Amino acid sequence: MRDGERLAARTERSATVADVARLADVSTAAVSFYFSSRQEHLKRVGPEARERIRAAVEELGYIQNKTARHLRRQQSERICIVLPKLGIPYADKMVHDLGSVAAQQGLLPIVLTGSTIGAVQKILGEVEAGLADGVIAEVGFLTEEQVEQTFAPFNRPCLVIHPTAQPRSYSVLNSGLIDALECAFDDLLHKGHRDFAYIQNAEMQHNPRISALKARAVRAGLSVLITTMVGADAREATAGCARNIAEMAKRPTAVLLDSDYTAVTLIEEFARLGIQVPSEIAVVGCGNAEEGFYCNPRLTTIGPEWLSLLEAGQHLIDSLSAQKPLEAKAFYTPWRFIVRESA
DNA sequence: CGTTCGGTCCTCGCAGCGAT
DNA sequence: ATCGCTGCGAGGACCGAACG
Repeated sequence: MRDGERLAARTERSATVADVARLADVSTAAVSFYFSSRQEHLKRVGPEARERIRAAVEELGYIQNKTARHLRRQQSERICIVLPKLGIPYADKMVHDLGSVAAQQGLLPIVLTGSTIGAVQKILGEVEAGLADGVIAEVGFLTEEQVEQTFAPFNRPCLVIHPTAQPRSYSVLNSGLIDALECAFDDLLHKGHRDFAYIQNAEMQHNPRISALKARAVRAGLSVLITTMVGADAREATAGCARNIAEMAKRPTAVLLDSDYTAVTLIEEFARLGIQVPSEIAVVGCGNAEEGFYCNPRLTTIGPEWLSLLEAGQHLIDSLSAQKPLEAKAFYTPWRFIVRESA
């Protein structure tokens, strides 16, 4: 490129730190320190230099080039949150709360969905290629073996949210969902229920909750009817499940679900079909229901101690911002069993 | 193989100030 | 006058990819 062309190209491009430094009559390092979030850097710029830099930035309309910053720092300053699906309260709350924790440390959360092992592996590949510095992945649909196969070779700080997986090079957050479901099952059994149904999303290839429930039922000499939700519109699919259950000759007296959101839809559809909850059928939804999240008095719901998620997320984010290797830990989310009304 | 892009950060050196 | 400390800025290496 000849000098004239280079000059022309430079006049078209946006201002750089060198332009700001020239105009403010300071070094590029001073401008860099001025924009640094670290106090030990910031304090190296005197008040007069700061004012000149501020004025130069304003005059040139300078905006930091994040690509160059990430290139030099070898950090993207992004954290990737991987969820099976979006648009459900559990996912939305997780994104909101983890996003807040990340933002406090100057990390930008990016959210991607992956509900198959292939999709998750593709995302991890993108992260290793520089998409993000670390990952928080909700992968309850994978087996323990698949979790290890997928995340053990992954060389970035990672938190895996899974009911039973063990920490390896990555941290894990074991949700107490299975324990809570067993607790709910035992409670319903104690109240005299003998015919159970469990509603699961048909998209799930592997659901350890079903194995746990079946084992519990076998021990009690019972069986659990599994009904599946099919279709992109979960609300309509749940309503379809309610209609199927309503039409059964020998209807279950208790229905267990993973999601409190789905449970509310199920209860509404039962009401439309003239089936009373909980006098005719008990509905137990497991989700992130806080007290009053869904104030439906007919719903017996189980909710997690959300703080465990935030603690696990904070642990990962702290290691990212300190640029230290992750000290892999195991976290546990105990799920509360909140009985709003005796079923 | 060398250069370029833009921002970061380490090293080095200078200026200023107080103590001796 | 000299020494030592502190604050501060300049210089340059460095990062990965593209391109000549």
